[in-house]
Amino acid sequence: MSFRYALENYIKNPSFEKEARVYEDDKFVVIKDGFPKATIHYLILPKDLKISKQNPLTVFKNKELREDTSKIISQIREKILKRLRDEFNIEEDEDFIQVGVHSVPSMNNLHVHLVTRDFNSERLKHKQHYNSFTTKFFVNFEDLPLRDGDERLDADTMEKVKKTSDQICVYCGKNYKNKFAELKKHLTQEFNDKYKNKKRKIEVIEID
Amino acid sequence: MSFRYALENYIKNPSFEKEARVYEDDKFVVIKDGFPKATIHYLILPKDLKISKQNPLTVFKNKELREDTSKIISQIREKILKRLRDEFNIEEDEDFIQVGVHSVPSMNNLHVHLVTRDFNSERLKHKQHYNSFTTKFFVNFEDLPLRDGDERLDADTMEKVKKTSDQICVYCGKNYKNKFAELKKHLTQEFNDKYKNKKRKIEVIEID
DNA sequence: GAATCATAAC
DNA sequence: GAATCATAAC
Repeated sequence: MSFRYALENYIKNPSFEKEARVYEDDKFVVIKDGFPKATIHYLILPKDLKISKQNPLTVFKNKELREDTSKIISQIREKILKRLRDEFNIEEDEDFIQVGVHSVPSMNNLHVHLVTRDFNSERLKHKQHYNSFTTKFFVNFEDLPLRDGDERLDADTMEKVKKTSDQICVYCGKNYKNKFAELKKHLTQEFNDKYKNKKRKIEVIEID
Repeated sequence: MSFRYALENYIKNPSFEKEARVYEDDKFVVIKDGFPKATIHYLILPKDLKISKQNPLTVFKNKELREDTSKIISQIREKILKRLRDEFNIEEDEDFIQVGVHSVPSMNNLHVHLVTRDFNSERLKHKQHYNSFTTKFFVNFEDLPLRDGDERLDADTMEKVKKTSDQICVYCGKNYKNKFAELKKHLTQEFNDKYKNKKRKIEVIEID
């Protein structure tokens, strides 16, 4: 089996990677992305294999699926906001969570990304990672299903967008062109300025 | 001027990058490496340009230089141990600080590395970084000057060592072969187990 | 030295 | 998707 079906394990095998699962019901499983590209990065996987193998850009023509997924998204958004507050001391609203699909997914099982818009993660390692979430390569859930003729249905065009688009800082809009290393440093700075530098830390040495 | 002479600025221009300088006298300047490969990573630069352009493997035949450098090393070691304690809450002894030169330096101005043996740094990004400090590519200061016929004088051999040696964990000796990503994850784990997980942290939100 | 890009093999 | 390796251009 190709790496392209790695997500199928979560659907087929209820005991596979239980620690990665953050929500589950009869129709969906929600997991932590194994290589999170931001502070919080989840994937919603519909369990129905007939649905799972379809194209994410058109499968949401299925109204029941679309509505069920919408409900899951709402629930998971709340979960994320809570975890941001409790675990990361980050107070944000729903808009901070970006929801949608990659126009050209590498993984073949249908998965909807929920990702916080900080892009502060050591797993974010190159331009294509960044651009896959910050250009039109990323298709917002509200835009689904795409209509016939939508340019985002053209995989070659979208791949090119991901590969060749300039890198724009999501915090301040500055254009980092092809300078990923500089962008990366800047993202860390922006994140720390916004969240971390507001805190004062006290370290206490534990007595063994 | 090639990037190979980037360090020369520190020698020629007393006001260049003052923040990077951690020690300075008439004969030497010690700077923080711009891309530190461990918690603390300094470079000792002799200021004399006639010395600076010579081969690090043989230049320490000059007894005065060798003794002067030895004294600087002792002083800087103490500085590093203090900074480890005060700034990083790390209690270690002199052996924790590795001192020497690269057998094939990329930078042409003579520089002696002082690096802590944790190799916990986001700037450590690939096998050649790691191997340049953990194989015989790294020549300990006590071995200098090398004697005629020492294999480490052969640049091609040493480049090959750096490129092709297996990656061995400096903490536990485990062989990570060519798996840099795994080694990297493991180094973080080892570092945290050894230093960070001993501490209990309390975060206090600052009142604006 | 860093950094971008392309390319296998999984 | 990740990860290793090689290769320009600075």
